Amino acid sequence: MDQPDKLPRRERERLRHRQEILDAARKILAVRGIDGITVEQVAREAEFAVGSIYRHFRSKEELIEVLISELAVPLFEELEALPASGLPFEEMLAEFVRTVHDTHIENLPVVRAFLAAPGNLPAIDGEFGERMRTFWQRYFAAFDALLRVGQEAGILTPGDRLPLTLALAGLLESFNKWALLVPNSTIPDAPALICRIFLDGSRARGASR
Amino acid sequence: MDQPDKLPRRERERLRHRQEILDAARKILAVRGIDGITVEQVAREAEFAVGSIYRHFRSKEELIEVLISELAVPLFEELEALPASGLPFEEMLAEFVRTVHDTHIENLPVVRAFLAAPGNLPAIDGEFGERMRTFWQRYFAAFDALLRVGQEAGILTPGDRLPLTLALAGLLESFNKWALLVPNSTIPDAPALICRIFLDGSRARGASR
Amino acid sequence: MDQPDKLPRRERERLRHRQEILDAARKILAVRGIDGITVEQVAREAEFAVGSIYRHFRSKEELIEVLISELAVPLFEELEALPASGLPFEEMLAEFVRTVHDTHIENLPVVRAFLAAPGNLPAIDGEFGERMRTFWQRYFAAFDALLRVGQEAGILTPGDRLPLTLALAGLLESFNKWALLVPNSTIPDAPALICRIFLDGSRARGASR
Amino acid sequence: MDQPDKLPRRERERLRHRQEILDAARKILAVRGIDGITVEQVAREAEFAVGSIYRHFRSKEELIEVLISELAVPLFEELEALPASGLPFEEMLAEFVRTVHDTHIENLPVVRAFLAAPGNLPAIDGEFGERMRTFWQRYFAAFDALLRVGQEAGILTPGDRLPLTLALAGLLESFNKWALLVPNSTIPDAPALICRIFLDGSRARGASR
DNA sequence: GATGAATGAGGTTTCATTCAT
DNA sequence: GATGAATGAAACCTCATTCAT
Repeated sequence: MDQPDKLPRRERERLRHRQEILDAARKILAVRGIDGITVEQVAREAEFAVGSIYRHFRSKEELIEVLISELAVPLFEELEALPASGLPFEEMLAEFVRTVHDTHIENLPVVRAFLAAPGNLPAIDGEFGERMRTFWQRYFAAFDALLRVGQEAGILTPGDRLPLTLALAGLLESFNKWALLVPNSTIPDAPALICRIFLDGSRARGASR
Repeated sequence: MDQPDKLPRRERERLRHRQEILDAARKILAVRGIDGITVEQVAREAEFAVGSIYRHFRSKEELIEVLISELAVPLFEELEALPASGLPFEEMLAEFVRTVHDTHIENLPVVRAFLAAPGNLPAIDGEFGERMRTFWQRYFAAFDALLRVGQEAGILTPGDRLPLTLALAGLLESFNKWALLVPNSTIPDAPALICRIFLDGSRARGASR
Repeated sequence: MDQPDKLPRRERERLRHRQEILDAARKILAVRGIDGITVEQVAREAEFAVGSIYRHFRSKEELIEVLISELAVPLFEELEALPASGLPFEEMLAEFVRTVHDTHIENLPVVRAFLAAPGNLPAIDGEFGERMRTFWQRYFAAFDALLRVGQEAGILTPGDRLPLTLALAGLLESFNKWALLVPNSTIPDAPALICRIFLDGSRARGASR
Repeated sequence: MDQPDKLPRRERERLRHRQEILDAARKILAVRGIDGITVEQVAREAEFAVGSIYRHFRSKEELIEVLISELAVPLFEELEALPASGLPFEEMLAEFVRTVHDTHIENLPVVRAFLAAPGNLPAIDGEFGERMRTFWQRYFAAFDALLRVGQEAGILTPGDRLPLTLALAGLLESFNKWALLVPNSTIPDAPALICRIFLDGSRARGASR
């Protein structure tokens, strides 16, 4: 009874409000896209005053960063744990792809905000840009670590892992992003499909098929 | 004098100015990113007055649309001509991939503006969004037509072509976009690599390797 | 225990807190300048909550007024006592100048807040402006009373004392304010210098030098 | 007829509007003080739209800087020319004091904005603060150059000129600023009075009186 | 008394678009 | 056609003050 949430009432309320603001931002992001996120919109949606947003986030940029971070960090942690799991590589890959894919599906707008940026790099500078770059590198590094396992198991083409990384990332992104354009066209068991295409396309010569 | 430019002097001047504006916009896009394009910047770069931009383009949106269109339409035409070329599928694919890849490499900023949008779809409405959607569908359709040839030749997995389309498009996009993040990491002969990964990953069972 | 602090504990605490807030405000004023004083800054520095500031001061304006008042009132009282001290005028002047000068040196930020305002007079209205005007007049009056002694002693030019007041006040202010701009340029024994310049400049004709 | 203002109509209008904005700002400054200058106020007073202000001045800071600069630069030039004028020092001083005094009287609000700042120095940084510091140093330097002439003529105390500079600057500022507080008390021939006080107070020992 | 989250008016700045010349 | 000054809506952010706990 007295244990459940050690935090004092004030603190709990504060956190709840913070989450409400983030939820509102997510909603706007889904409905109006990244450029539709204005502090005023978020405030209206969250039913707070504009100034209140700034008691929780130092700037609009920080809010968006937190939005992405809340999604990305748990994902990264899950992905980074896989290589050490001892699973056979094929299962490891399947798990990896499934995890990324599910995250995409469930959070497409936020994921888009995360993935869309690298191409717009020149426009991003300052602390925010720096932090985003860190995210992308970590995302990348998770792919790299996975694929290294595949190489060491003799399943994937040895040598430079960058092409493999790009291939897998591209497949994952594409299956989500473009599918938006062709509604009603769900692709059955996309993760398995992605794994198969990737594996067959990247298998080391001589590796058993 | 002779036949090629039948247009009266006035008209030719007008077209030249229009191209100068578009060139200026491309330059800004490359240097400052999509958000760096302001009508005033474009005007300054093109050495025209702000108002003059509006003599050539009804709105900033239209200008950007034309920018994309000037890149995409010739590309589309080239891609759409391929299936009827009678080439063996593997060569046709190679040509397709090379064409898209080169366009990407040479016009990355504009290509980004074209490709980044679908995920932000909800944000785009009105005439502009409609026209962009048409572009994406045509882009898509070119892939589809190509891959149908591969299926008919018994080289690609039969059945739904959407997964194949997504795979190829994803590989192409990824090899360009993400490579930006890892400078100094040129991938030698990326088009050939993409073709190989795609083919091996999407080959019909029993098809000769 | 004994007599000095008759006040009950409650009241003493309250006063101590009030002083802590004022100290914090002084510190901010010194470090961040007058525009750097925000209620939140003061609260943070004083380690109180924002709302608590308002338990002690009706408004930010009142806080600043008290800040000035705490400095000015003891100064005024000291200055006002001088004319009745019976000292020879030259010593009286020296004491006056030294007192003002030391106050300036030790509390420059607050003094600036006090002295900067008259020129911005039009901007100041309401109760606060009224009280500030009272301060300036009292400051002025102290000069006037001092100089009257000098006139009555036949040392200073007789007649309108306003020019003398302005001269002395101007010398005092200038030696402090502008010295800020030329660091490393301490003026040795500034009070004596000010007295000498003022006296020589304002001496009654025929008065002994 | 065709000669009077070589500038094309457009340009003339532009300059006129710029001046109207500056006039409006001056008016606000006089009525509401330096903190009363908001871009919106200026725009309303000048009968322009807010955005229009920014076509003439990059920022509010620049506007204020121009306000000061328009006043100070001609003043500085006049003051800087005096030492080389060959006038006897007493006349040179009289001219100097009269010039500064008149400028003060005619532009008190702007002058206040210029003079009030040094004491608030900590708050001022960036390009704007830098430029202001340059102004103050130039103001200072003009005093210094004048007083050097007086020293070389054997009229002023030899040695460090800083105290002399401060004394003269202080007298000038004080006679203007504080006089505001005592309305209806015009000081007859203030410039002559300032000169006399300053000269008598700073005369070299043994110099003829 | 103390707390500190919430408020919202008000400030600066940007930029697509219009329109008189 | 070309010009470019003017527009004003809309964006981000700050901060003195209030009030429920």
